[in-house]
Amino acid sequence: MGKRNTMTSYRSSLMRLLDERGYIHQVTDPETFDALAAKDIVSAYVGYDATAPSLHVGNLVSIMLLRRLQQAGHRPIVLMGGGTTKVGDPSGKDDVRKLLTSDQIDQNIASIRRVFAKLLTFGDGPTDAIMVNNADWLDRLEYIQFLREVGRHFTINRMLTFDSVRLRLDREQPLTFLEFNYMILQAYDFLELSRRVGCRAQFGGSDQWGNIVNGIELARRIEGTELFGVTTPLITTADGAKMGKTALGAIWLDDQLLSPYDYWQFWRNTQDADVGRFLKLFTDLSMEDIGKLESLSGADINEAKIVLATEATTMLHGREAAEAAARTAADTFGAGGAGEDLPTLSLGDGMNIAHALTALGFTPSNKEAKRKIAEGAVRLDDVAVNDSALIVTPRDEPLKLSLGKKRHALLVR
RNA sequence: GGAGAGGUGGCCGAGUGGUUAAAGGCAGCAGACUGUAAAUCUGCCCGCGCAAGCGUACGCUGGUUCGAAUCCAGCCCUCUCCA
Repeated sequence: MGKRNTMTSYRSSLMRLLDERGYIHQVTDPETFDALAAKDIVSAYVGYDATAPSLHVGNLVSIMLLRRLQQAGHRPIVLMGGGTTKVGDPSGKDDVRKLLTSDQIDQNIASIRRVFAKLLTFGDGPTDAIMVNNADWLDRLEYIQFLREVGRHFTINRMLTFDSVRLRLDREQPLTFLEFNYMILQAYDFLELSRRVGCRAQFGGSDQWGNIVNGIELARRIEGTELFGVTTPLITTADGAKMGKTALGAIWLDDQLLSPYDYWQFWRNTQDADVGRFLKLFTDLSMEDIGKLESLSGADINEAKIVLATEATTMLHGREAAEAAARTAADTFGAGGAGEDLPTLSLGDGMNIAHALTALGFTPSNKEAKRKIAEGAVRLDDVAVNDSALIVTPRDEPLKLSLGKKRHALLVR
């Protein structure tokens, strides 16, 4: 069925672009899709859950995929899962998801919208991105009618073979009937999008392959239309960890949840082995420029990481914020000083140092802050602190409080 | 509905009456080494408190006991087989 990315040369600029930059894991029918993309403007979509208050770097590959689609002259469709979120995708989850209220879902969608506005061009033109919400059709479904139209095309036998279901069952974890329906609804989304807005392809992570294929088959059976699917590889760091797990928690794409400076730092701390791959996936730099950066070795590769961080941050938060973050980093790490972009904490008349660390979010609890002080990991203006009872009083000049080598903040009155 | 098995800290997983805030592993944080990298070695790893100390914690609720994650009862949930 699905073919691995074995095709050596694509004709369409879209597929060439995706291929050379490392976005392609599997394609349902590469030859035909390639031919279609070479001939017509293709509309393709990615679906997003509204479970979290914002998108995070784990979503970024597929967002970039939509961006590339638009760069290659096609039309991206962002599908917000306002309806499916009420059901919950069992893929990759061991536990039944907690159910969100409609209000929470709507709020999440609103904040996710802001992120997309920065990375895609929306509008009414032929290659302008559009955003749709599957609650528009799912909320109104008639159960019996839906079962008769759509349900008859799914056999339980087959549904049980999909990873999202099988993994759960194999691990002896419960799977509710509610979640079991998720794949049907997602398949139906694809059908609806092809009907409503002429969508021809669905993109997604490799874990979405089964869901995507279901949609393709459903559309073929009901409408006789040929739809396509492209999945991206699961992006892990060189040592196999999922992207985006750091001391800061999730790497949010919304600057209200994660500052541009912290976002810049995230990319700056990329492992050597990941730099080239990430430059291709997450920046708009040309392949030539990336090639040059990739050829750096030893400590020089830090230059490439700075470019990666600045480019990735620019795309999301603007050139100005990215360069401010870069300057702050240079001041703080290079010159041993303190940059203006560091998080600041107001001390009032004075504050216990452990409480300050916790207030900044550097430590999860005062207890942990004290441990870190005892370990000698905490410094005030680069002088190690050894008294966890220390009351820090503000001075006219901001004090620099550091935890470890990487986390710094300014303490002010 | 019946019969078995099981629910332990972010995850996995020991632990069957006391020295158990609970072995071990993973993840994480910090230190050393470096390049704000990786690998390696070392330390830390429930919370509040300056501290003494206190509070929470082994599905839930009660009980037995000087003392319970460990024993008893009821309940909830999950899995497997049967109907």
